[in-house]
Amino acid sequence: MKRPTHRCGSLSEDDVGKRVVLAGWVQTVRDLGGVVFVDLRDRAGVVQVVFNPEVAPSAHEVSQTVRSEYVLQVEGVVRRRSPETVNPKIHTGTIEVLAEELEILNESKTPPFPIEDEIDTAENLRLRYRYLDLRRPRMTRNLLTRHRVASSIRKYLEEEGFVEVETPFLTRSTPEGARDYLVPSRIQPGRFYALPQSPQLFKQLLMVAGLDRYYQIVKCFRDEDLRRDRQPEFTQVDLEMTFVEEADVQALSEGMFQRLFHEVLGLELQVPFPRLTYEEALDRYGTDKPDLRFDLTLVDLTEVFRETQFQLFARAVKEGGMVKALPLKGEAKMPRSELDRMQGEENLKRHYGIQTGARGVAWIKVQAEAWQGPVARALSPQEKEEIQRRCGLEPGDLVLFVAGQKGMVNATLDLLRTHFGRKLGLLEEGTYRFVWVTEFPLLEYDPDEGRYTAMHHPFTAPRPEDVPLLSTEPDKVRARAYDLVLNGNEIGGGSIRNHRLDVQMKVFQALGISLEEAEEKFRFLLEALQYGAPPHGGIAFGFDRIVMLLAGAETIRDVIAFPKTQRAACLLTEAPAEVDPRQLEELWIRILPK
RNA sequence: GGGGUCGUAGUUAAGCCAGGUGAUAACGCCGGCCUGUCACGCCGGAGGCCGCCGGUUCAAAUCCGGUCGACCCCGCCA
Repeated sequence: MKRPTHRCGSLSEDDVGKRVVLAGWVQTVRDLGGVVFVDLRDRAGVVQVVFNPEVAPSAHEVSQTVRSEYVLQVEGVVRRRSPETVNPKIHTGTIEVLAEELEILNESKTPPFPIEDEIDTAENLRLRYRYLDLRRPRMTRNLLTRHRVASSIRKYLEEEGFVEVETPFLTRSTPEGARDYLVPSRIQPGRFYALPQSPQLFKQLLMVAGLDRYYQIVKCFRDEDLRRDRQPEFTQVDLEMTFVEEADVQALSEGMFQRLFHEVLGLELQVPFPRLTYEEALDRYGTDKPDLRFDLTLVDLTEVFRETQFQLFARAVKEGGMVKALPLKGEAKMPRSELDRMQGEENLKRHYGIQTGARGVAWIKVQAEAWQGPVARALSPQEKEEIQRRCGLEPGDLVLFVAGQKGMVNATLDLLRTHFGRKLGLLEEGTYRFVWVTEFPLLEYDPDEGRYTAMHHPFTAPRPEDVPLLSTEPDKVRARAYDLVLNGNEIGGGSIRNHRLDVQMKVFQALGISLEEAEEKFRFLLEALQYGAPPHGGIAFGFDRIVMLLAGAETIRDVIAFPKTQRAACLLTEAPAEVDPRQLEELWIRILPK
């Protein structure tokens, strides 16, 4: 076998006249009886190879036996195509390689699906033959994009003085957070390691160690249910810095994305990114990860309806809930049939995928002469005036209302806002809208557990002025936490951490973690905080999600070489699999019957 | 744990609601012809336990029950 001198897809008119050796896979064969054309593909693209019986009889003869996905080595001369045979559809369409020698390096079975971008093949088949799926140019490109993103981030962080430090995968399970993946210890029967959900505590310890600026592009593991943008093992860009406050981490992050977008997409990002507090985000968008590519905003009308005669709204307000509206400019033309599809839980689920507990969506059509819709009749003139003012309504507008408990109202309107943002074509493709969401609550009440849990994680620092509230009104305490949201996707989150033992202990106390429990689970951290722990903070980015957005992929799976299915299985290797009973015995594990 | 969509040649789909004739098409595959194609073309051909198990029926791809698998969503994901 000779070494290839060029990549097929990288040849250009600059190479005309050169003698080249290529190796690649057969994309297509066009056997015209005399002359045979083979499109040869490698990771860079395809080039047309010509086998002419008058030029190279033996190569031509072999070329007639070639099939899809055979692996070939071709030696020949690059030449310019005559004008009428140029193919503008491929990058190398102005040239071709006139073959002189051909060797079949390997044959191939007929692939189960075509190796090309526009296929309509079931994903499970693609996953089972992932190595073939990854030969498709789009998938190859996704992996190359992933590599470039990682490379760009590494360069940036290194230039900013960050040190890459590896942290253990075999570590201990800590309470709070996601379900752990456990690894049994053979040497210590009955004990288990946990795979890290993130290197959180280790990076904090590295700050205590004085490393000052740490980063890692690292796998994390969470045993939770999968989604389009969630995998049980995923990659984080994890970083931590000492002697910083929120703004420092944010500015560093903005610089990272500026560079990334410049290098990978050729786009210049405007910084600083806009900021929204958690409260503003929920108020205006109904979610803490708003998609700012369209500027539909929600309007809180709870106060307008405090004394209303309209019973549905009145009851919601009286029961401590809220009434919020989503005004839609110029949508009074929306057909009644569509509005009817928003009535009843069953309809909302079926037509909008809304399963928030909302029973229906009230609506008003604003017309020049009168307001239309069942709700309109029940409203007083003052109420109408107030709604018009707050929503900025003009004739031709449509207003959707949801009333009830706060969480349900926001969740429902978030989904409706996103639905109509897309459906009404308000979404500019190819735009990237970043936003920082700040001032998250430190804690949230978990009715199932009957206690407060950390919204971000238990090591997040409260805002200093809120510390006294920890023991009195825990849900009013704001955290020094921040999320980075891009086009409605949470792509990163971080915080300033507790570097002082007394504050950390107060947070544990608010979380209902006893002194004994804290000692047992976090002894190493609590000790470290007593040996000169510097103020520090950081952030972790969802690397796969970032690549997904940059690559324009529909799912995180399309930017991961070997992803898992929704049931957390690898269809290629058939993991998870049963193991030999002797392996279990060594690990002191017995499987319970179902 | 829950809601939804889907499963028929290698692939993608039609047929299923209203059970009954050799289960249909396109692409792919195989063979033949063809010296400038690039969605090559033309001629011919092969290919199916209709996901699996069970039930109803004279008769099941079609109706019913279960099961397995893929995807989307809710819960969950600090």
